[in-house]
Amino acid sequence: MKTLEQNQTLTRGEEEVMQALWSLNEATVNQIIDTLPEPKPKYTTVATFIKILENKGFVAHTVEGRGHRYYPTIKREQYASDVAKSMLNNYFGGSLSQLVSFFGKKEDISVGEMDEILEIVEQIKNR
Amino acid sequence: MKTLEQNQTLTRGEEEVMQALWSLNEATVNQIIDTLPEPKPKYTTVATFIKILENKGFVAHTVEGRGHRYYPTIKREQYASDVAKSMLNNYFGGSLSQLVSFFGKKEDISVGEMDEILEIVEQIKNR
DNA sequence: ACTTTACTTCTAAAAAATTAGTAGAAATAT
DNA sequence: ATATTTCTACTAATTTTTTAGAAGTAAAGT
Repeated sequence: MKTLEQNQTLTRGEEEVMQALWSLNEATVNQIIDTLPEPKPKYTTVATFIKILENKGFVAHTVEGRGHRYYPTIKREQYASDVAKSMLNNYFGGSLSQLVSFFGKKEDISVGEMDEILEIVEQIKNR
Repeated sequence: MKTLEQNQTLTRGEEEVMQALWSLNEATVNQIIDTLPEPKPKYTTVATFIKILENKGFVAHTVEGRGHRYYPTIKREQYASDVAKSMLNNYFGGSLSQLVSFFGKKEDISVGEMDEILEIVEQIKNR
């Protein structure tokens, strides 16, 4: 029996407000709107997305004075992991090294960044 | 003045048939359907997606006997680059090293893979 | 106390994406 | 030569996603 299933994938719109909420940690609808780029969506539009996200189990809220304060119930990293994996699978044969190689070849990666990667990988290796 | 604009983003369905076409290099509609997982879409459904992709400038065709042979006009790598970048921006502060670090921490990365990354980065560094 | 304001919820319209039927054309078979 | 098959193009229905108005409610202001 399934409890608390929550393996949903977000639509573009849903993801956009989710991103805002992840950035803010917690926020009211208006605070979310403030962070969204022009053209700003209407209040009720964002409220609808929040509602959908609550139904999908990505968001919850506390009651705060006259309104609600919303917060993510799933960590950005958790969702990021899924997104990154599917991207890797679809475009880089599921291989992280292939992605690194790809960006390396395109010179889309700075020397500083490469040094960081070296350091990180070394660190992980002798752990 | 804009010529040949082609900076579109694909919907889920469009991307799925595009992936098939990238894998096949070139194909008829039926060959695409063959590679798609169950439940197979109807012939006309795939044909519609192909048409949309042609309009968006992602696909073209040659006439081959009774039918058409379709092929991508944009390289998978080219699109992959956009997808990967936006993913990096949205979830990893635009930083490849952050992504590597993330997967490293989760032990979602094998020692072999890490060695590969090391090698690749070294190679790129003294180039 | 009552009016105004600020918010959520409910409802639904509009737009976008997906799915597929039908018609027509061209190749193939009889 | 005609019938059958096989394919594309056109059209449209359905479903999903996005957008937002309207109603209802509780707090805040007067």
